[in-house]
Amino acid sequence: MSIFALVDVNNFFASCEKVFAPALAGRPLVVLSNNDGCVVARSAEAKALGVAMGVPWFRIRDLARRQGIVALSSNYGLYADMSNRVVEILSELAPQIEVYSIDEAFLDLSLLASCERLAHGVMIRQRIQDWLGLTVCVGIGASKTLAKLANYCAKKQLAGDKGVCDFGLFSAEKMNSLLERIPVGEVWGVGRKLAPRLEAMGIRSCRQLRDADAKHLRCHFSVVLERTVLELRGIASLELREMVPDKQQIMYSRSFGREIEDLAELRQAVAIYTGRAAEKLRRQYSLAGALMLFIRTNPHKPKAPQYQRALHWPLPQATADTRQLVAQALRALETTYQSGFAYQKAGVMFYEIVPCALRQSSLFSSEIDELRSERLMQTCDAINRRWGQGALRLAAEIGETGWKMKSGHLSPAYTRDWSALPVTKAG
DNA sequence: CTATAACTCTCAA
DNA sequence: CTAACGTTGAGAGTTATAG
Repeated sequence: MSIFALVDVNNFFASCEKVFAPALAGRPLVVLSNNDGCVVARSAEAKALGVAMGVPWFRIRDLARRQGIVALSSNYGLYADMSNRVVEILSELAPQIEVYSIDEAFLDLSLLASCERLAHGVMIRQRIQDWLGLTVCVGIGASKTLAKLANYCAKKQLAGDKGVCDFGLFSAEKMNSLLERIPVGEVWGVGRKLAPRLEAMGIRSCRQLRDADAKHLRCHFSVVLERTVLELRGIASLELREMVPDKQQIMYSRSFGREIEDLAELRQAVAIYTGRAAEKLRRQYSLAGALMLFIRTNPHKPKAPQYQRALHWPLPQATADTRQLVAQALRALETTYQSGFAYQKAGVMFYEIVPCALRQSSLFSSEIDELRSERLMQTCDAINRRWGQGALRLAAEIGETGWKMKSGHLSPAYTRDWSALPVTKAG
């Protein structure tokens, strides 16, 4: 039988910021989404003040000022570096690990005796605290869904101790009464649409979902929910996935810092976005066979004339060459663009993705050309890794970028730049 | 009518 | 002074379309 642990960093983005800014200790802190739009992370103090997840920043700005809430723009480079450090530590503490998201990982604890698991969880938590200054909670269960739920219990202090909760130690009665107290919407896979529908059927608690008729739910909902029910019963239906398969689609989209009406500016944005997406494509050694470009006005301004369109655009041949991809994306843009609208967002998605190794030579380009293109792109990527993103780029990407996303409260690159670290007096 | 493509919905972090 | 609201990806299920 498999045993899973879910390790999740508390208030991840906010906690990363606090590690490097001791002055923020004890203060309410929120981290904002791209473009400083919404709250995407809150410190414990900010949660205590009632700041909701996902609330638009402008709506709470005044309240924040009155309460002394600190707001920071998201610093994804910092969070990615800290995440990698967490993964490094966890990799030493389990034979198999699935990195589920930037702040969460599943671990395989099947090889531990049942009496050792809780202590192992405590050790994991202690080590990450000591080595990184981040606090994690650990949930342990016989399926990924149960491990998730145990983690929730640890975090909410509904069960377990010191941030670690092992369902394997609980009697059937204790599990029953615990699951009865947890709303069905807290179950992994039950979101804001499913929860009300389940409640309408009388399924309000985790226990009721666990004990419901799985086949019946499959008919009314989906095979996914049926699996969830099995998982809640401790029948592992989802495996640990160590190897992450290549992405089947690669997307880069951003809201602009201000609205754009001008085609020239839109062209520049699309060129840059396509370049970023192409870097991701090459990072997994793939080629794209088609792209999708979308542009749209601001739906939050219903009085303004609205326009949004997504255009699917097959490529003449699968490629990862930024020059070709940008050229095609710009052609798609010309087709999509309508003047007279204030555009708020654009995005580029690559799909029909295949590994480089499967490259099909086309009638119109020789193998030599393709190898040249590949070498050139690799060189560009290497230069940009060494000298920073954008050191080398296409002419189409250059120009005034007054439209770039807002990031007005960005913290320093603590993990990349020695001089960014706070100085403490020696002695 | 079937197989596939295209699109929609849901979820998650 | 005003207006101001994220991104990326997967998978299942449904509908449209081609042959």
